[in-house]
Amino acid sequence: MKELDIGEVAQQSGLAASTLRYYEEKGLIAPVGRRGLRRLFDAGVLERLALISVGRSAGFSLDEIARMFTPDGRPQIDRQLLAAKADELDETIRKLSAMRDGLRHAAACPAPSHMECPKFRRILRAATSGAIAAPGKKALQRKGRGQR
Amino acid sequence: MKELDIGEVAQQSGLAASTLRYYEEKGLIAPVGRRGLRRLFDAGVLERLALISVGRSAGFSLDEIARMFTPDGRPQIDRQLLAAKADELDETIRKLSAMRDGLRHAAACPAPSHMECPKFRRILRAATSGAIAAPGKKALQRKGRGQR
DNA sequence: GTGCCACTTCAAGTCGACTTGAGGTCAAGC
DNA sequence: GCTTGACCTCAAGTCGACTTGAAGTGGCAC
Repeated sequence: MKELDIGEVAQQSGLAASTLRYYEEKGLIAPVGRRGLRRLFDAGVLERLALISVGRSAGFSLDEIARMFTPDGRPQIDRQLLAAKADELDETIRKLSAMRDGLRHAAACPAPSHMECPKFRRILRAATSGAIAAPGKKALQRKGRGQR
Repeated sequence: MKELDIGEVAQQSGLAASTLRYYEEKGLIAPVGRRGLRRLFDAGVLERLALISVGRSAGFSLDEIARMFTPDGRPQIDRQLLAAKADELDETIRKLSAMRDGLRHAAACPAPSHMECPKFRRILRAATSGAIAAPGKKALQRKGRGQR
């Protein structure tokens, strides 16, 4: 497979080279080797970056993503963790869908205050069944920090 | 409607009182008044916090949320902004669904490396059609900062 | 063979979102 | 009347995720 210089990876992924080095430091990606000082990446790193990107927009921290997928590209042994993350995503998706519906409705509905519109309130309730606290990822972090 | 002390809001929302003060400072919420020094919140603030929470887990920054919904609870005049955010959410939801499918598959499929499993790769492609860069919210921020 | 420039390392800075701490206020219960 | 405890303000600290800057290195075009 073709070997890419960090600059090429940066260009093709749209990420800054510094970000790629940072990801390497965090154990999220790894160069296949070096040419002199310069890192050489396998083209497969682009898929991996895509995976990381989706994980990030799913609200997972870099550390969580690192835990889900080992640096060589194969997913973690811990199938339960993976399944748990999938469930987390289901919940996130449900809320996001409700939020999207709420936004679309808000963009269309002429009511002066949406908090008074029964339809909007119903959507909002759907979006927030369960706790209010917990901006997704933050929930876990907060718990973790709360312990210390 | 019942008026709540910051402690009650904190308890019922699960957010720290300091967070509520911070949100007020950012213009996301507003007390209906004060009893002495103490803030008094309308019970409706709980719904608003729910809305903020969902917005956060949708990957919107506090500033973006503030722009979407004015402090008195009515959504912004800018229907186009709202619709655009809804579209953003559609895209995010699509990716997240693919990621979830990928995770579930990874948890079930016995293949040694998922990057070699055609099903996983297909799912991943679905998750990442489009740019890699752009951990959701970050995409916009980066663009903004890149200009400076 | 030399100059350029994309790379390298490492430390420090930045940004958003909060949290923490110091020092102060005040209503209620003893 | 004095303590207690939940609130207040304001400044500073923290954390994750990067970015920036200084100083150095080395592959390649000329």
